[in-house]
Amino acid sequence: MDQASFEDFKCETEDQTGGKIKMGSSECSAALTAVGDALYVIGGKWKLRIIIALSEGFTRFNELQRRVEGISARVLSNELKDLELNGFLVRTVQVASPVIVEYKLTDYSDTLKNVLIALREWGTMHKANIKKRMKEAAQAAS
Amino acid sequence: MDQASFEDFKCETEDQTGGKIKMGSSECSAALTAVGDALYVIGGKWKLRIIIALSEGFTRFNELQRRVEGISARVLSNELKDLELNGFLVRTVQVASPVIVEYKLTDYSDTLKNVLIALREWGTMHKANIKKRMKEAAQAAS
DNA sequence: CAGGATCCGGAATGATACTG
DNA sequence: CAGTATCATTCCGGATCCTG
Repeated sequence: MDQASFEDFKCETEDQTGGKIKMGSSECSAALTAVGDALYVIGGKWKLRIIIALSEGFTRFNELQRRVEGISARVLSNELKDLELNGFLVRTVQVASPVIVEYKLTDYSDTLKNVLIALREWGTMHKANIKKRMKEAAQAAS
Repeated sequence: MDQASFEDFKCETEDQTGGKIKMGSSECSAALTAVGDALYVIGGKWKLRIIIALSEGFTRFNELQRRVEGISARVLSNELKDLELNGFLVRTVQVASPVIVEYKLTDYSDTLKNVLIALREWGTMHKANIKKRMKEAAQAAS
């Protein structure tokens, strides 16, 4: 796959004559606003991690809290509400004793698949890269 | 493309006999930690937006600040330092009058291409979806 | 178990003014 | 132009306690 450059990500659009269209201050920022929109909803420290945990089959509150390392109960609670509002998950309460609350991803959250895959791959690559850099730095210091 | 589910994103690994491997508390979270690593570096409100602005050819400080709507000079300054530390960009100073400082993406930032594309697509899709939802809500209210 | 309510400290951010 | 310094503010998030 060509990872060569951002060429196809740039915002210059070509008109019919092949010339570049000038871009004013607020034009041509399709990518910028689209990514901004995405970040607004799924950005932040926890959202995606919670979704991943849910996709791994963890549905209960405390399960999720154990799974998403470092998150507090209150924050998890807030994030879950947010995710529900945005249609990523559904909260169901089973009246029993003790009460059972389950969070389940909706079909809509499946649309995030490509984002998750891309992030996972990049994260893996980046970590390996960091390790290599640190090794080289250690070499140079010796 | 199959957007069907997260199936291939789940963490159960099959062993040679085809059985599921149990996952302890800290095992099997490859996806979770990888995405966590990614978010740690490129997460936050601004990082990716700055990178996009840079990829669109805006290289000067004030250009970038105008481009990335809502960011303050101090925050932009800090983010740029961070991005430089992480190898996403290089800062060059041309001694002239006035001084010209340019920020340019490195080759390493090209590795983010797939992430950016996925996010842009999802953001576009999501926004359209929101509009549709709001329309329907307006309908129902009438 | 699944959270809500409250208190509180520190970190992030905005605004403004200033520098080379 | 390209930032830095300082102050005020806000707000995020942890800790703790409480409820159904």
